[in-house]
Amino acid sequence: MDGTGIGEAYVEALVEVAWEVVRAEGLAGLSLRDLAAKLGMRAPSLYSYFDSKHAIFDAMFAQGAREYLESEAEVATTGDPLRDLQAGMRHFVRFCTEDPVRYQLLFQRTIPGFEPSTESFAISIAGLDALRRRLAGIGITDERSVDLLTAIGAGLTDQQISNDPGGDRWIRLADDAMAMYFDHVSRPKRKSPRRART
Amino acid sequence: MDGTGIGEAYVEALVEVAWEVVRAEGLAGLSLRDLAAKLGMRAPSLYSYFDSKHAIFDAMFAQGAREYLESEAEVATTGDPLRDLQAGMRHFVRFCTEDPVRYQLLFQRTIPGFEPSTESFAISIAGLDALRRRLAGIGITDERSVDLLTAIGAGLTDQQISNDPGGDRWIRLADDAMAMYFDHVSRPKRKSPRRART
DNA sequence: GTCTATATTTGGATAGAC
DNA sequence: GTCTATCCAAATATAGAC
Repeated sequence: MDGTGIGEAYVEALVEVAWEVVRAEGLAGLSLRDLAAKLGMRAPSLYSYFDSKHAIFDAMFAQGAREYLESEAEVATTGDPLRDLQAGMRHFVRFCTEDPVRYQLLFQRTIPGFEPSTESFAISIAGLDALRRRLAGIGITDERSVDLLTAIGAGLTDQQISNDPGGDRWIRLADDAMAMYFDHVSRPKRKSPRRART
Repeated sequence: MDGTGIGEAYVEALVEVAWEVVRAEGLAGLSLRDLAAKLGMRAPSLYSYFDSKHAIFDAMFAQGAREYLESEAEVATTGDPLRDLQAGMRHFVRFCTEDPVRYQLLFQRTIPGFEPSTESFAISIAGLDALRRRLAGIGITDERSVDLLTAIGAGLTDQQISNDPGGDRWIRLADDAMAMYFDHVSRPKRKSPRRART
């Protein structure tokens, strides 16, 4: 709906300004008054573009998810599994830590009543699928291994943001962590509990 | 200050009720009106016990940090490094995931203007020190290895809370993750860049 | 589409009586 | 210590003129 060409361009600029506000004030600190002021208008005028504040968050979510999807496509693959894992992890952690608010909106549940619309959520799902496809290319397909990898990514990101914001204390560990991980997943599994045939 | 014996007991009960509220409404959802209502009183009466809303958060922080400190002391050590690592990680992830709001208050920065007082913060520092001491007992002392371990802990916790709340999809990976980690840190470091003598 | 004006809600905090 | 009454501020959202 509301598919007027000019309107869309303006909406995009508006969302960009919204990001500026939340980067300065925090996600929860976004107020329609502030946002409108930065746009040189009054709060009620925003309702010409969005039905509610949550609709703005939803547009931001969609934009962030699109950014992730695009950046994910840019990760080069060399064919060397370990190097590709390392590059992928460096990319992920850098993407998340370079904009902590975006990370918060995309990957954590921190805004009280907000949930992305199905359309916006679909974009983020596509991003996860892209990751999964890249891993499959490396030979990693089982759920546990994928889950372990996402945990490492989330952990490095989280510690970096929480305990060394703006620095690189945990980002530096990405290559090492992937070396550890790769050793683990490529090692023939020993000692695993006898698998019952299901 | 305010060291009246009876008052302290009541304050403790009050903080307990505050936890109930935030577990139901979220950290940001704590309102003095709600809290007072659950205590059978009116909002202004709370000011007899706390100077501000942040003071309540601070008391909650201190209580949570004390809980962590106590639970950390309960982790049994067998002398087997790997088993001890696994038990420690299981304990940490369970402690964090069993009460996500507590995790949020203690380990993440999510409340706008709140920062723990120096007294409360000291308690959480003591908890971190206890962890560090336990790791040293296993033979892990270098910063990078400790950082990697905390990242794994944070990552398992985060994914568990965000993507499988109430379940155990990532908790189940704790033992495996520690096996991976232990292999890594106990392996003689190869290929590490030539260390310059400092 | 934008404005002014306003409704509505909510929540932290204070004053002062009892 | 607890209450009522109130202040103050902030924020979303709506109504209706222009």
